[in-house]
Order: sequence, then structure tokens, then C-alpha cells
Amino acid sequence: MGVFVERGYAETHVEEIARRAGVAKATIYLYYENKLELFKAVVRNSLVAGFEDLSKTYFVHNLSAREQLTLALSVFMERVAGSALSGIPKLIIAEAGNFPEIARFYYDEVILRVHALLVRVLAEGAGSGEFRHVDSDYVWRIIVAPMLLSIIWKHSFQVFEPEPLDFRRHLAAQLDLLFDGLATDSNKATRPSGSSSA
Amino acid sequence: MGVFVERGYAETHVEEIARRAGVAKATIYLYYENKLELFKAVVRNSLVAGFEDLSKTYFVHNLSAREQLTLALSVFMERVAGSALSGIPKLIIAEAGNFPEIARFYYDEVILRVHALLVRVLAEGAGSGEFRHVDSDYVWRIIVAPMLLSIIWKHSFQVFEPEPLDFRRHLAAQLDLLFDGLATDSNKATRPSGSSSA
Amino acid sequence: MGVFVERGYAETHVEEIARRAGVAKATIYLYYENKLELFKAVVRNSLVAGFEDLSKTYFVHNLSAREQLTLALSVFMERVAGSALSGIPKLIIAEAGNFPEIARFYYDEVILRVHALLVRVLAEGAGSGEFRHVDSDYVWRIIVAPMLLSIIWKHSFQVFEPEPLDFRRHLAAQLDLLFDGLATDSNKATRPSGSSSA
Amino acid sequence: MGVFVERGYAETHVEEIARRAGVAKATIYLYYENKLELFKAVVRNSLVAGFEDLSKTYFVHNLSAREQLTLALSVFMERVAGSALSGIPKLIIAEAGNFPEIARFYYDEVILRVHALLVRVLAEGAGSGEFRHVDSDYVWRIIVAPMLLSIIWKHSFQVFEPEPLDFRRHLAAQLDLLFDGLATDSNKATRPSGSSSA
DNA sequence: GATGAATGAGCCTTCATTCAT
DNA sequence: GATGAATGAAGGCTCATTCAT
Repeated sequence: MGVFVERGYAETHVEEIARRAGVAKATIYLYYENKLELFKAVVRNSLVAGFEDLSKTYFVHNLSAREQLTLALSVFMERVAGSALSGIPKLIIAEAGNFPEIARFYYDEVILRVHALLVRVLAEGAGSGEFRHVDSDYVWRIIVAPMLLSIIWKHSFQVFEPEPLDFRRHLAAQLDLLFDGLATDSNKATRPSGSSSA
Repeated sequence: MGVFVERGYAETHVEEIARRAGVAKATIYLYYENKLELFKAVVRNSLVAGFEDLSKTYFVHNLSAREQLTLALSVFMERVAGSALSGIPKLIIAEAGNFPEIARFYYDEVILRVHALLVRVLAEGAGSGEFRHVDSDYVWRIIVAPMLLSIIWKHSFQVFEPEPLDFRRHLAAQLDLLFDGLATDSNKATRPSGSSSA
Repeated sequence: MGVFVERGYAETHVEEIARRAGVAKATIYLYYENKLELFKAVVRNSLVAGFEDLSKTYFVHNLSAREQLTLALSVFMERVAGSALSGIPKLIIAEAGNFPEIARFYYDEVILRVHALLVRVLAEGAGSGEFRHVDSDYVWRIIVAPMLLSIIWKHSFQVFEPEPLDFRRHLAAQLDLLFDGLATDSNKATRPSGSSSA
Repeated sequence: MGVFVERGYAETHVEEIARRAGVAKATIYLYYENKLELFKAVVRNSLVAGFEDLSKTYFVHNLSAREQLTLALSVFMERVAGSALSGIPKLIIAEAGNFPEIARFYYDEVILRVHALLVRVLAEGAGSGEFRHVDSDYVWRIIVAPMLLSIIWKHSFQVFEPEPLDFRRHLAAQLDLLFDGLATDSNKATRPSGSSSA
């Protein structure tokens, strides 16, 4: 799968895939109808692998909303951003124009789930008083964004930097900001529905 | 430029570029040595256009750090994400593997500047007491991330949604979170250097 | 004309011809219908120039056959082999396959004349007792051959040699051999019609 | 190989080569990197074939210099001039300007060998008293010239003549002239080292 | 008369795909 | 089941030629 991620669909030749698989080019066609199906299979399999990997960890309960959010992001960071799976999103982004079907697949299988998950956690947090009420249909993307950026960074700009991006520090920075914001207390917006300040 | 953004480099045929330009294929080669040079020129020109567009607006002074940050993100949102320029970053991300030279160009011309700008504003904010002290070398990416995501969303997943992403609402959600964080006051982390605690 | 000789017809571009002529490419087409006509004109003109050049010298009379032969070869050597005209034969040889019309032209204008000239001189020499009777329809080519070779050498292999071919020495070697042969007298073939043996 | 000889490199299209070989154009590229390599291979192979063909015959010993010379020229005439191999020299001459590398190859592999061979035979002949002492560094080309001319004639001008060139007669004419010269005995140059005439 | 700009036609080359073995 | 060999289809690029200015 690495080849697809590095070079993109068009620049990835069936011959090279075969070589890396240690078989002849023609052999590929015994298992896949054509290059596009091969590509889809690769994406699908990686996605499945990703799901299984993620699900191993996430079925834990009795966590506060904050803990859930922290856990979700941490898990993603470790299992996806830090692994070979990180290539998938990058690939989807790059090829969405040429293969809407694949983008759709990813949208249905990944994006909608992430969306649902985050909206639920935000709602739980708001319900429990942990979180402020926010525009969750938009906020969820703000939360996801740094994850995505870390992946893109890794695949596209890492090479130009002296040191690799420290995923833990990246995550810490996000969580710090995410929960507490950038402003100092005296500079916070005055919110009528301030919590238990009284 | 649209074709390159939609289809990527490989799937964009010189013939189509020529057709859209209303000239014959050979004519393209009067102005560009080859397809790659054409591609680079397109990216470069768009980037230049982007810079000029941005710089028209950003030379404003006597703004608080918060106002600067808000302004920077707003301007980007309007001038880049909301315009045809949004295709550039998407394109760079997709083709970085095949054309490191272009990725490098973008890194030097865009990313480093954005980095410098944000780090400076963060420092100013921290100096003036507006902002908390944060890990600015990592935080700057967290701030940029939602901008990037909005672009990617637009180019890769917008089509699958009933309504287009509302850039203003997206920005508002980010700013809300960015400055104030998600946690309610009583759930903030206790920070030793908490400001108005006294 | 140099370009045609060096590169051949196909590799000689109208653009370069124009550049060397100090005009624009389109200007060429004001004077020549197309590239082929231009090529023919170049060949024709060079040939005409060659003829005029040669004829200036050759109208001398009262020479013995041997003197005539010597003169003819000398003149050719100086006026053709040693000049830019040498390119013509090389060019004809190279392009005869693609442009039989040109080869024919050369055959009619040059080869047949040379043939006639040499056959006549050989006949005169035989008549006067200067030369042996030889198979003049074939011998004439043997006489021409070294001339041609000197031209080919110059255009195709000269570059690989430390010193340029010395045309005078080349001619001297030919004349020496041509008149006296290689064998020592005692090794000559015994010819019944030996000349002044009686 | 015929196509290259007839049309030259530029006018020989890979498609036609493929057609003559009874395969598809793309098949050619399975065996040759590109058109130039194909061309080189054709030349090289023909040359190799030529060498093998020649060497089969020439390892004969105990021959007088005259016999050696006669044999060499006869063999060349039969094996090269009279065969398809005759195309090679014509091709080299035509394309030397565009592909110096190939001309060099031919120079090294063929010309230098021929040169060495002839110079040696001339020296042997002079040593044994069979031949006069001549300027062998120039004379060798005079000897080769008619061979070359016969080839060129065949490929470029044969078509315009009613009868094909008779190689045997051509060779006979050359040998006749080569050994005995053109002049009758009484018209020979008076050479001090005249042999045993007395 | 001269030319800058434009192009149609064509060739080399690549690569996903097929198929006989 | 695997593959070596072959190819159809397509794209990048070149260049002789045209034409409005």
C-alpha cells in the first residue's frame, strides 16, 4: 500500500506492486479484476485493518466525556497517525477527484462514524456540565483537524524538517488548547451561562 | 488550474488544458517547456496571486494579539479557503510524493511564513498577558489545522453532504474553541500561573 | 547548406536554417514552397556553383591524357574535396533512399558527366599509347573512388583522427598507384600486348 | 536492418520495424530501451555478423602479399559488398553526423582493423620485393576506396542504371589497375630502384 | 516583404491488460 | 496457480506549415 500513498494512483504501476509482492505482474490479475479494483481492495483492507485496530481499544466504558475525547484522540494518534495507516487519509484526499466512489466509501465508513462519535461525546460532555455547549456539527471538524494535519505533515512536509513531528507533543498541544483555550482567564469571553462560578 | 486540482498531475492531460485555454495542444508548448514546467508555473502563479491577495489585507497594526489571530484566520478563510486558491494546498498535498521540488517550494514560501507569523502572534499575546504560555512550536499547527481541513473538506467530501460547509460558522467554531476551550470554567485544568485567581 | 550535410535532411530543422540565414522561420516559406524544395534548391545551387567552379579551370587543351587525368583529379581535389562543396556527395549518398529524385538529379548532372569525361580521357590515352587498354566502363569508377573516399573521410571519420587528411598526399598516393601500379616491374603481369617491348 | 539503410535513422519508424518483424510496436520496447538502442543493436549485430563471416575465410597462410591483397579484396567483395552487409557502411556514413558514437564504434571496430591489415600486407610485399615502397598510410585508403564506392553505388545509384554493377568485373578492374597501373611500360615513371629490368 | 503566433499531424514511448503455456 | 511474452490504446512532445498583422 505504501506505493499508492507515496506516488498516488496513477504513478503507482501494477508492475511495482507485483514486484513488491514477489509475484509476476500477470499474477495480480488472478486476484483483482483490474488496477482500480486492486486499489479499492487495498484501501478497503487498510480501512478494515484500521477499524479492527481501533475497536480493540475503544470499547471501554464509564469514562467522563473529557476522558473519552482524550482517549479517542490518543488512540487515533497512536494507531493511525503513527502507523502505516496514516497513508489512507492522505490517499483519499489526493484521489478523491479521480475516484469519487472511493471517497464516498471513506466518507461513509470513516467520516460519518467519526462525526457521530464526536457529536455524541460533545453532547455527553455538555449534558454532564463538563463541556460548554458548542456548535457540535462544526466543532467536531475542528477537533479532527489536527489529527489530519499531523498525517499530512508526516507524508508531505516532514522531509523538509530537521526533526520529525513529535506526535505526543502534538497531541498534548491540541488537548491543552482544546479544553482550556488560548486566552487567559481574565481574557475569556464573558459567558452568561458560566458554570458553577457562583 | 482547476483541472490539476481536480484530477491531480497525472490525470490532467495537456490536451485538456489546451482545450480549456481555447488553444491547440502544441500552443501550450510555446509557453512551457513541458508539462511539469507548466504545472510548476500554475502552482507558482497561484501562490503569488495568493500572497498578493493576502498581503493587501494584513498590513494593519495596533491590534491586540487576539485581534491579529482572528484577523489572520478570517482573511485566510475568505481569501483562500473560500476562493479558487484553496486548490493549491490540496494539490501540494496530493503531489508532494511525486514532486518534492514543488512541496519544498510551498514549504519555503508558505508554511515557513505562516509558522513565523503565528509564533510571533502567540509570543505577543503571551507577552501582553492576553494568552497563556503555550508550546507555540506545536500549537501553531493546531491553529492552522482547521483551515486546512476546511479546504480538504471542500475539495474531497463536500459533494457527499447536503449542504456546503459554512466557512463563517467553521471559523466561528474554531475561534470559540481556540480562545476559550471546550471545558467549562469549573472543569479547567488548575494552572499554577492561573491569572485572575486572586 | 552545412546543416544538411552534417545532420541530414530529417534532422535539419527549418528553424535552424532560418536562424542561420538571419530571418524568421516563416520567411523561408516566402522563398521556398516547402522544406523539400528548399533542400533541392540548396543541392542544386551548390551543384551549379561546383560546376562553374570546375569549368573555370578545365577548358585547357593540348594536354596529354596523363596530364588531363592528373589535372582533373587535382582540380576536383582542390575545388570539391577541399571545399564546402564536399558536402554534396555525402548528402546525396545519405539521402538517396528518401529522395530518389535528388539522387537522379545528381546522377544526371554529375555522375554521367564524370563518367563521360573519364571514359574519353582513357580512350585518348589508349589511342596515343600512353595508357594500356582497360575496361574503361569499370575503371572510371576505380579512378573516382579515392576522390569520393576523401570526402567521406572528411565528413564522417576525420574527427577521430589526430591529424586531418592531407589531400595533396592522398592525391599523390592515388596518382602514383594509378599510373604505375603497386607491383614492381619484375612482378608485373605478363601482357601479350606489352607496349614498347619490341 | 534494411529499413534503416534505405531510409536512414529518422525516417525509419519503429512501427515499420515492428511490422516487418511481425510484432506490435510495443513489443519492440520489450527488447530495446528505445529507438536509438535498437539502431545501435542493429548496427552492432550486423557488424558482428560481418566479422564472423569474414574471419571464416581469411585465416589462410603462406600466401604472397599479392595473393593476400587479392584475397582480401575478393572476400570483402563477396561477403560484404555483395550481401546485405553492404548497408552498414552506407548507414554509418549517412548517420555519422547525428550519431558520432556509432561512427566511432565503426571506426574502432572496422576501419582501424582494415587499416592495420592493409598496412601490414603492403609492408610484407615491399619486404619481399613484390611491391614497390609506397606511402602506405595513404595508399591503404586508395585500395579501400573502390570497395566503398561499389557499396555506395549499389545503394544510391544502381537504380538509375540499366544493368547492375558487376562486382567481379569491378574487382578485376581494380586489381588490374592496382598492381600494374594505367601507364604503358614506356610511360612509367622512371624509378631509380627499378627492379631487374637489366 | 517579414514575422510572431498558432496548429495539425505524426512519432516515440508507456502501461494496464490479455493469453498461451 | 503462475508467468513470460505480447499488445492496444493513449499521452507527451516535435516540427513543418499557415496566416493575420
